Amino acid sequence: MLATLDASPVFPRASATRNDAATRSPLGSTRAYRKDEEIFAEGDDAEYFYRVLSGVVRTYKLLSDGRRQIDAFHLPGDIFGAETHGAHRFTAEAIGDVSLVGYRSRSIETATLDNPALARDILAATMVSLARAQEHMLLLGRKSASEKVATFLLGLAERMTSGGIVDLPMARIDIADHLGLTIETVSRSLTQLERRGVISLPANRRGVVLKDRDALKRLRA
Amino acid sequence: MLATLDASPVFPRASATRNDAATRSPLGSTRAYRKDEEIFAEGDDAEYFYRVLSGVVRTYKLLSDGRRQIDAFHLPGDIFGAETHGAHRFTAEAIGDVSLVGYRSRSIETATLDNPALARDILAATMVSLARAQEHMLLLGRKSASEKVATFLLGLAERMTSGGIVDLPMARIDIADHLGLTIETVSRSLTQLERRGVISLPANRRGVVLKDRDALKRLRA
DNA sequence: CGCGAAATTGAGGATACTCAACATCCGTGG
DNA sequence: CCACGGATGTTGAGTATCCTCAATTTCGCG
Repeated sequence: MLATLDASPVFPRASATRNDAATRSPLGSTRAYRKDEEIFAEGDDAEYFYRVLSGVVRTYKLLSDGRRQIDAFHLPGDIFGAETHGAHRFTAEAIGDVSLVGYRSRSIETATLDNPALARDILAATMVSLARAQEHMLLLGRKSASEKVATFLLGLAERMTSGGIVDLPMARIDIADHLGLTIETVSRSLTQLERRGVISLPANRRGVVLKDRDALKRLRA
Repeated sequence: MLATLDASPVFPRASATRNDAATRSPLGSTRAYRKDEEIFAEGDDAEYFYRVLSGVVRTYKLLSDGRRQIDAFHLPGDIFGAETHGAHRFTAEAIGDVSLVGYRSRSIETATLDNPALARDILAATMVSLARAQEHMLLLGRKSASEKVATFLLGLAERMTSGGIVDLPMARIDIADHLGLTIETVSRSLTQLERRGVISLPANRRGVVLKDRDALKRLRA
């Protein structure tokens, strides 16, 4: 899906832009963020939207008592934070070190008039987000803990495509808040999958080896 | 939000179109659907997207064993079923009798070039859907049963705006499959809210009287 | 090597589910 | 107009899943 954006002449400098310092181009500026640094907060004026160059971003909403729901993890190539009206509707933070290109939100409105290709790309990116959100609602509303974890691992594997080994850049608490579980349940589900021989957890705990992808797919429901 | 679409010159005949028979205009054709009639199924080629004139539509996904997640109810004025690529990602059905305007999906792609106003409206509608989906993920992942029901009632009241009385056009099973609960839990939560004096359930069971909206807002979390 | 953070494991408990019985509603037909 | 019957909704009892609280282990980093 996002290959469209990668290949698009709309973001000419995006992929080519240097990563180590803020650089500018007519359309976007690159900036680096440190681990756990806030990119924008829910309610902030939506001056920019972003494209991930490297690293992973989490976007989430909070309830007043602190309960958190991470609606998505954004991997390199993903677009997030685009709004047509006013304010951001969730908070965005860097997981580990991250490099982003920021584009002015204003350009969304003007783009429909004078930059149809950009408009089309933003619409496509928004529809990808919506499709993922719908799939995730099915997970949150109707899947068991182990089904949630299996789905999560497979989804991440598809998007990261690094062979049979999946890197988990985020902490257990992030996974839990994404899947509507607690860290303990995530941990138990992973252990259970390992005992069934479906995955293997390196001592590292930052990665997962998918030993039996077909079994995982069956467990995904 | 959708006032934009209502007021838009892009859909000139939409509001004016007769409701009782299929009529055509250059941009959309109106059609009526009976209770529980399927509008399109998940996987169907996305030839049309729709705007609700009257009635309520449910869109949902199924797991292989029949578990269902209703991602949204679509009320008059709402747009649903817009896809940039190929197939519909969920099934849509009429709840009770419904009247819809269908627009060719093809127009989405061409619109970015020759109908910027339409492109803008579709993007806005998609972003409204995404915003609702994100809010709903917070509900599904992190709210208790009674918080879910309170949130649902308030949300419906906001969108239907019929004073203190909210019509529930959908059955308990639909509410349950939307909130990630069972019908029994929905029923118990409603009874509980009634016992607390926050709402009142007419013998009808097709409506709810919001007696203490502030209390409901507090229960929403 | 030792400390703090993160993850795992365990025991017990709460929330929501399952299964079941009962009540109510509503359309149908006598 | 009322009685019947299926569908829908409510209520209850018991249970399973996941959560909470707590202890322990492991990891990452000085």
